[in-house]
Amino acid sequence: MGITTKDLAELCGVSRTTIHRALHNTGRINPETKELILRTASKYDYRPDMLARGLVKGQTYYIGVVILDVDNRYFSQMLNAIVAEAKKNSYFVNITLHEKNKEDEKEQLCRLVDYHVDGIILSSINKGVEYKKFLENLKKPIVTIDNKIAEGIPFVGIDGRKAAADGTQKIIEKGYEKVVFVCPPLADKASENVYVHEMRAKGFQETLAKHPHIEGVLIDSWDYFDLSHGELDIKKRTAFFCTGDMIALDLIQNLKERGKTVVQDYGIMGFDNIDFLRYVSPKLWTISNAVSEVATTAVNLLFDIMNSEAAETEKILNSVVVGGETL
Amino acid sequence: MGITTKDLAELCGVSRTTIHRALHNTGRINPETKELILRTASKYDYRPDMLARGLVKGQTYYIGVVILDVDNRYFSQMLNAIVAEAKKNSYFVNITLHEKNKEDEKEQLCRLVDYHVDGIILSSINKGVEYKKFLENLKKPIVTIDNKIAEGIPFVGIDGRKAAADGTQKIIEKGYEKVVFVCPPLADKASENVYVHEMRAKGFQETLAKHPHIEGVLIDSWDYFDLSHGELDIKKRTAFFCTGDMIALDLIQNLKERGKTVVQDYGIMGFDNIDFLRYVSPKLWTISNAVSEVATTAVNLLFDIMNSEAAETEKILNSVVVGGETL
DNA sequence: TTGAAAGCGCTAACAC
DNA sequence: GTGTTAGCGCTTTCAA
Repeated sequence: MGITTKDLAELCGVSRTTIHRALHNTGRINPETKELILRTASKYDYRPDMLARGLVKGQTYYIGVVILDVDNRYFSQMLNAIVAEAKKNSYFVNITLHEKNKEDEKEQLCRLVDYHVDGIILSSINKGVEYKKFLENLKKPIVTIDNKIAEGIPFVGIDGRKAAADGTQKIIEKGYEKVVFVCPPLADKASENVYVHEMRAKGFQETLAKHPHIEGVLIDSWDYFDLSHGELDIKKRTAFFCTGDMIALDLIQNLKERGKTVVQDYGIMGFDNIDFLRYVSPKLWTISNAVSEVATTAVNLLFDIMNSEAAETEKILNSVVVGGETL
Repeated sequence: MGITTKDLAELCGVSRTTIHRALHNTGRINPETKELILRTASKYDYRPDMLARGLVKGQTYYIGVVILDVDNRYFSQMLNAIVAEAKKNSYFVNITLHEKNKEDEKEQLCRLVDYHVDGIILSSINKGVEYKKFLENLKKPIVTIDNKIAEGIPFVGIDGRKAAADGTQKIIEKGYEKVVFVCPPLADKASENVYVHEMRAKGFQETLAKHPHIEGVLIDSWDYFDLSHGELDIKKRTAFFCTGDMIALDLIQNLKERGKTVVQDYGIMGFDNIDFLRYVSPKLWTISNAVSEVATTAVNLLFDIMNSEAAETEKILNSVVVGGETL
């Protein structure tokens, strides 16, 4: 490390307190002394030790981010927006992955606290009131995204239920007679936080309930390739509604290998509107989940909480159905 | 924050030094005292303050990563591998973006030093001996990826020159009579570090020199849509070699809008082998750039340097041409 | 086997 | 307007 306030004090022949005053222009100080100190500081390229400052101030200008991983799904877009927004406020981002390990997630959170991050953005795999207590015990401002933990924990996201309802409605309007909803195993909900997909499935089912003449199927299994193929109905126009663009794209590939062509043999809609879709054809129908907005909103909500000026604890953003060529 | 060593000392009726010895099983200590201390520590859920430790030890278990951005190109894959590898070694990752701003990059690096990161991984936009000095002045272990700064600065990457040469060779073998190399403006090299693309262009040109009967064109401009279209030759079978998969995909889209179909009207090869290519058809010919390997190698080289046991300062990994359907 | 004391670099309360 | 002092929580000599 470079020069310290102590060194500066010696160089300028004053006390460290005076140095401090000059550097932070706080309190009364002789303009000339200040001038001298500032000149010397820049001459020797003084930079404050942020660790020391963090230790005494209890504030580090770090926010911690705990997510599943970085290259999957829309996390990279999310992270990019988070880092950019944090940077605007001179904040650093400490990113850690829980990789779907619930205990690991806890450990990562604790470590972030050990390092005095000022706040945390979390995409959790845990949930429930028990976990809520754990989070509260951390005594750190936290904003969750994606999965809700429990009522009362700040959350930013879209209304997946409504979005999925809209998507289902759109599919039905397009004249499909059978709609197959494809998502990860919801049965895991006992052990895992699948809130996002639960909500989407709910939206699907609710819309379906309004259309008794439409056949609805829910596939929540990792075997969705085989199951989906099995659900393809020759007599009924069938569409798949996948709770993620990646799932949709994978499904399209798989059905192609089985000789089924999208649009011709079946319709399909994804969810997320990941930016890469623009390179995929036919263009996938999907649902925007406002990833950048969620990210920046989450960061700003976090800042508000950190400054204890947060009005609401939950922000639900709009999402829209995005037209394509696969229906 | 929670309980401190001072609190533990009071609770156990010993000095803080003894607490320290128990916690780190260092030096001689009475097994019973140790036992008591450990029990009390876990009972009160003691966790060391990493800021304080970092301040005195001068080691924070943080590595800093400075890159262009997260969602672009292969940076997300890169980052994911970096974070995962760091985590294996109980290291945290502090990620910052320079967003192509050279001064910003410097500032980010300085801030990382202010926070005592133990080492840095850098994908730089700066270059040259001047900058090398700047980096050395930081007095922090640094490993660069993507763009080389200058000789002597640790670097991990592939041999882009050879890779591009191989790619060009493959295109020629496929019977194309005209090869158009598409990359970002190399003229910017005075102001920007375009090392990666320079090397690739060089490899292209070298192979071309060996085949005098093949027409070669180098497009290094952001206007590459128009220029590429203009280079399409009806008399000669033409292929584009793009120095990035994203450029290739964008070009394909653009030419499609102009009524030109890949394979039929022209051949094309990308570079990077980003994982998303598996959803794109026709399957793009490309060149693997070993992104995860580069990342893990970079992290491990950094660790070696940090432990001053680095043998070599540069690691060049293999890359291969990846077959597709676009030639 | 244990403890006292100093120090990392900074901030903040209080006195002069 | 400036300086003294104590303290953040930990580690590390040195002495007992």
